[in-house]
Amino acid sequence: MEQKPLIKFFESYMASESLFLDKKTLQSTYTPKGVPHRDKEIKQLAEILAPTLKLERPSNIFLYGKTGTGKTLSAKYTTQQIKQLAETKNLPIKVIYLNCKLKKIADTEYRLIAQLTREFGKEIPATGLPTDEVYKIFFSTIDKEKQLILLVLDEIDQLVKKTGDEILYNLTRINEDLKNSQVSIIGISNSLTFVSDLDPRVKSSLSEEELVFPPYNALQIKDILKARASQAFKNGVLEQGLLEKCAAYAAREHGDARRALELLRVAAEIAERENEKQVKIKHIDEADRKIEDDRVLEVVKAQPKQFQATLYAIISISEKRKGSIITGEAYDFYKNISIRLGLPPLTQRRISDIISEQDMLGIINTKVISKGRYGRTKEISLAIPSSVLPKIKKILGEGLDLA
DNA sequence: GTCAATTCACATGAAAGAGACCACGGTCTAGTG
DNA sequence: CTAGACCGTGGTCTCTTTCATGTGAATTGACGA
Repeated sequence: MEQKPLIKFFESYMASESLFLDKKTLQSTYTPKGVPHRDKEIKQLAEILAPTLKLERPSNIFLYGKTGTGKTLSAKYTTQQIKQLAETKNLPIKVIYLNCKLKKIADTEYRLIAQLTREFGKEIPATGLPTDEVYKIFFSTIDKEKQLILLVLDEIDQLVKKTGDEILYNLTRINEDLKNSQVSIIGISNSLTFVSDLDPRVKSSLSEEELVFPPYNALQIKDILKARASQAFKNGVLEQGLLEKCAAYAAREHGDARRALELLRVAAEIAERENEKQVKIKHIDEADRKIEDDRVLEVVKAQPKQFQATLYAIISISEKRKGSIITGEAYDFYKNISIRLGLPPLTQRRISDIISEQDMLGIINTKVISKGRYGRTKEISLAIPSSVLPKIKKILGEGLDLA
């Protein structure tokens, strides 16, 4: 590429005015000052947690609701307030927020406890110690001084799914062994059915109180968008009816406010790149597509080789002919590929799991069907829009070097 | 024609192994005074 | 004498393999009308 045009491009980029005033407010990491349309939930939460300020242990709480319904935000908001108040009054209250889904941080029993201990300023090796040893360290660390600990465990269902409910049992029981401190757990879960699968003992002690977060409706999402947009954008940058459209898109997907915000942000970015003075409705459509594409692309890129090879096999077959693919067929194809690549082929058992995992990631769709006399298998079809297929194939080709 | 038994091609579960990490304690080695 | 290098042991974690059991309906075959 010539260099001069590039400089010109940068110059014109700098000269062009940004549509954003403050982009941060649209990003998912941003914590707004209030949580609109969640007054009722926050009030309940506050009532339950209030005893904390008298240094009495509040009940354990369980928050449910789908993604983007403000669970995390409400919990963070409420606990922050408590923390602030505690600080000004010099109360020994500690709030710990942990997202159990974060890989390598809190997705196993060992790591969760280790991370908790770290929150109290004690270093714990990433691995190497027996789990009960870590428990002991954790115990002695928090019990050293008198304090009340509010433990917020986000996406707790992921944790339990991976490691079983033993941790929760231990954590809920922990108060019996502590002399000075007290721990109270706030569990947050996306899955509504989560609690019913728990061990009854855990269930009763963990969900002393429950709070359900219903999805936002389109009107509420619009409100939320409006509030954030006023901070994020300059005046008059948004086309009339844009927020409504954005809200409608998100409401269609079970009222996910996070998605609505992302949609708005990406749409604005697209508009900016196209040198538009305004974010238009067509940009929303484009953003919707882009988000989905990017998500798939990211997911695919992050997969280990064996996953990529499996996906490659499935894509190749689906290109060759119409109709759905069955496990055996995909496996045969996969085996060829992996041999060609010098990868040790995995067992069918494993590939079966890999296919299921990719189903969960939304890259492919599978359905277990029984073809009577001809057995029982998974029917596989691609969930990727055909527009991204070439890109994906390219990434897979690179990832597997050679194709 | 009807109905239960059969049978296929996997799904799904459980358990256990391999290999990468890691901490800890003991032993050995080389540098220092 | 001591700090650091270098084991061996025992632990976790992830990815797999092995072994076992489960399963839904097309097909089969016996049976009765």
